[in-house]
Amino acid sequence: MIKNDPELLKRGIEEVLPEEDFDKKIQNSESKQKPLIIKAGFDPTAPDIHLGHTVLIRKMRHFQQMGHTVVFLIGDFTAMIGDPTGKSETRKKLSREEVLINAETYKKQVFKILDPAKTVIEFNSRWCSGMDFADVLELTSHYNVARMLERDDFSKRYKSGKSISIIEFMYPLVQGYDSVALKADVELGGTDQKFNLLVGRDLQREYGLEPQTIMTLPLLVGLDGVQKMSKSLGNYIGIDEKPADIFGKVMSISDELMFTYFNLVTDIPFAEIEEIKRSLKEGTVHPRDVKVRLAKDICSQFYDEDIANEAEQQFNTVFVKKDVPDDIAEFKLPENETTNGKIWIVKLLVLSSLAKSNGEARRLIQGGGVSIDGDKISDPDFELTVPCSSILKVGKRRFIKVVC
RNA sequence: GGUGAGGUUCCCGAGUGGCCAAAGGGAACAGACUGUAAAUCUGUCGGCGUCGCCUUCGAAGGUUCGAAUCCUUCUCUCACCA
Repeated sequence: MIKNDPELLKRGIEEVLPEEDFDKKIQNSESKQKPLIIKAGFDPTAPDIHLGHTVLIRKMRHFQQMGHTVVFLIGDFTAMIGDPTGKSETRKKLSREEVLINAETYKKQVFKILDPAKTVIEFNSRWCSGMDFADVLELTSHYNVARMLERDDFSKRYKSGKSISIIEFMYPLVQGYDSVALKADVELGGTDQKFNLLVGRDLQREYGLEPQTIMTLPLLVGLDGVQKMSKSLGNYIGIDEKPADIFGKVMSISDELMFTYFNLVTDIPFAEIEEIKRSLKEGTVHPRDVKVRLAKDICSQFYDEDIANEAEQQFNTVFVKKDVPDDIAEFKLPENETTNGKIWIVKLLVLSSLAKSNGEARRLIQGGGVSIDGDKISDPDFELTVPCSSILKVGKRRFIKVVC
């Protein structure tokens, strides 16, 4: 059963090309009740999915909800070739085993968002590894260098005389050929993928298929509010993180960024978001409460509503009431580390891994960031009597319960 | 293959013989202010039970009372030429 919701489909996207084409396709699919094939490719090197990736994955789910077929394509063949220029760390050559392990990890995470029953998982090695040299030459004959150089990245490098490896020309072709093999109707990708997606369109036409429509999605800005969300920058929210962490991280984003998140990573209707914005301007709602709503929404996407509510409560306990959370990591104090029932505070911090070194522990103490059972400790030479079942706190959110 | 420039503490980047655990910025961490906001301000930011000592400036040797700084070899990166 296909029932489209054009508003939801076009929500939060960067571009649809060509737009009329897309409109026609979704109308046709609905009137003929024939699902569209929606393709999105993933690199199997980075199986840690974060909120930034979900912008795309959520779009896939939108299509799913409306009855279309979603193909989650894992670029295993591409990953097995690697990147000979060796510039990009993320394109290391992967073995068959690594690819399979990563693929499993992907599935586990991605099905927090996608409906497994409606998702086709594909590997591009299925058609790529069977191609012989003649097939490859055939493929290359369908594209030309001038068009390849239209890609911004290539043209810049070409003009400035920097190297472009031939295999770099092959990547768009392989990706495009995937669309041919899958007979994709729509391909989704990040804005940085625009060129590659368009190559798919051209190749499909060359191979006598109806060319796909492409849909690009914006890159989500990370927690720092400046750079795109990425694991290497550490400004991300992983979808496998604990509910309390997801909640807390969402709460830490700036108010300006909040609406970008509402738009890109929730399905809260536009009208409602506009309403919220208005109330904020009028001052009838507190920005904090709006952010709580966002945090709960995101949290329940990866868990459920009850857990999201729990996360909120815990958040309130720790940060609003400045109390201690319920589930708190315990640290077993080894007996041989104490002398006459006493232990040096610095040593305790290091042993419980709240500090990496004595020096760091001292600094934290001197900076006023350490407390035990609510009492601030300011003397780095302090010896305390063995603090059984005491709560040791560093900063605002690092707690540990000492047990003996 | 040739020529030139360079590899500095998490990152960028100053430092060309002692005043260097190494300027400045960013990130990070603590504190203040708050809504755990953001912004801002303050402090810290190699190790050591720390007013002193130890280990760091691509790697290994060497010169020197003393080396991130000078020399030799190696290694890697980048740019230009071919």
